[in-house]
Amino acid sequence: MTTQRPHLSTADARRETVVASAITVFARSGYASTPIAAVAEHAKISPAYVFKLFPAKVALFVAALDRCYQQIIDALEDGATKTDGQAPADVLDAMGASYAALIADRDLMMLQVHAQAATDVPEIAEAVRRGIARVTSFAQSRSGGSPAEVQRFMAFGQLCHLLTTLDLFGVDEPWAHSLTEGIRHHAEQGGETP
Amino acid sequence: MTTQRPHLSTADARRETVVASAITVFARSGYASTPIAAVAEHAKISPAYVFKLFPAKVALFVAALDRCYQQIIDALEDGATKTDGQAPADVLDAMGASYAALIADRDLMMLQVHAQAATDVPEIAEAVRRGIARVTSFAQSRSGGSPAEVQRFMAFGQLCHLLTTLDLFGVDEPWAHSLTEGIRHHAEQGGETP
DNA sequence: CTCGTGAGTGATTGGTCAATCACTTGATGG
DNA sequence: CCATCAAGTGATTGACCAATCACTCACGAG
Repeated sequence: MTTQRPHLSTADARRETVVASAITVFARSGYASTPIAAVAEHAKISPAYVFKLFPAKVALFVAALDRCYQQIIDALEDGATKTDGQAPADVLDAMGASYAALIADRDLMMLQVHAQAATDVPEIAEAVRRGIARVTSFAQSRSGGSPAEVQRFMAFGQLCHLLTTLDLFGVDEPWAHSLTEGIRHHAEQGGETP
Repeated sequence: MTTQRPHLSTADARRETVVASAITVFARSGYASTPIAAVAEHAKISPAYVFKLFPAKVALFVAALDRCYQQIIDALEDGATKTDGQAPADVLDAMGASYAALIADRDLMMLQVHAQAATDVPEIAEAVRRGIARVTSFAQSRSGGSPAEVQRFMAFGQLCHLLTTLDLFGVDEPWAHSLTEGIRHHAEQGGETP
């Protein structure tokens, strides 16, 4: 094993890798229809050990979701630093570009979609609210934009989720063009081929 | 064959009521975690009979989804007739008002959210694409709006879904106000209390 | 009456999955 | 050399669920 690492105990390090696996696997099939065994297999540990690292399935899902929103905020900050001092609309535009780049692999985005559909589980609803609150507050204070500008920013983010979920960027029909016109989109780089 | 009764054979009539139940019940807990037995119970028939009326669970879900999008288009048409001859932006605004009224009970909206999260089932993905295509095409041709106007219309529809899912209309915090500002919202009338 | 048919159900099957528990292994230190 | 503790697993339990099938019941036609 790769012991002798001081800061994280091996169990904490394992938790980190399991959360990373959870993001990938939950993003594919959602909360209810993803068995813990699928996450365990992806992380190359036994299902039983997942339950030693997390008290229940929902706790693992929430941990994955929290990290997801953290990565989003990091990406927004990234876009903002590139446009320091510019008008709010320009800062928000740069944030949008960073976000578009971030969700190129679809995992962070699909996890959000699945989380929003699983809000009948109280812990998940709470985590999504927390995440949206953080993202909205950050976008507003960091860009200095008006509420209406921030609202528009979030609305088009949601539209972007729909377009990606349905894979509409390649559809060559009038209605699809209306929806995708001007929306930034990074072509998905090929995923794992197991 | 059938007695020339009213319009529908009893089995077809049953199918209609089961689809209505399916909208309500699938809207609450989604595709994967809603057992057919829950729909059957709501429709007051046995689970076995549901499978005589529909070949598989996914077929019932798709039937519910199709009816959902049909009801949406009917509502949009309703808004449009009230603003005939006016500018596209006004027609779209009226459509938005009709839509806000339609989803007051949350079922039609939550069903869409759950469907968008269940797009890993090909039949469901196809049904959602079909529905979004119809709604977008209808909004564009009936209002005569530009692609950009229609895109904005759909984007704010998606934002509305997020707000309703998270129940943000009553949240008294700055970030929540930014998101809900100016979004029409009909207070949910009390549901069933069994 | 009785035959045929469509409506509707009970019971079962085969499978999946969250969660638990008893167990093994390996490293560390006295 | 042994005691201890963390890492990690196999096996099992108990519940749930999609789908199937054999069955009953009511009713109209001949």
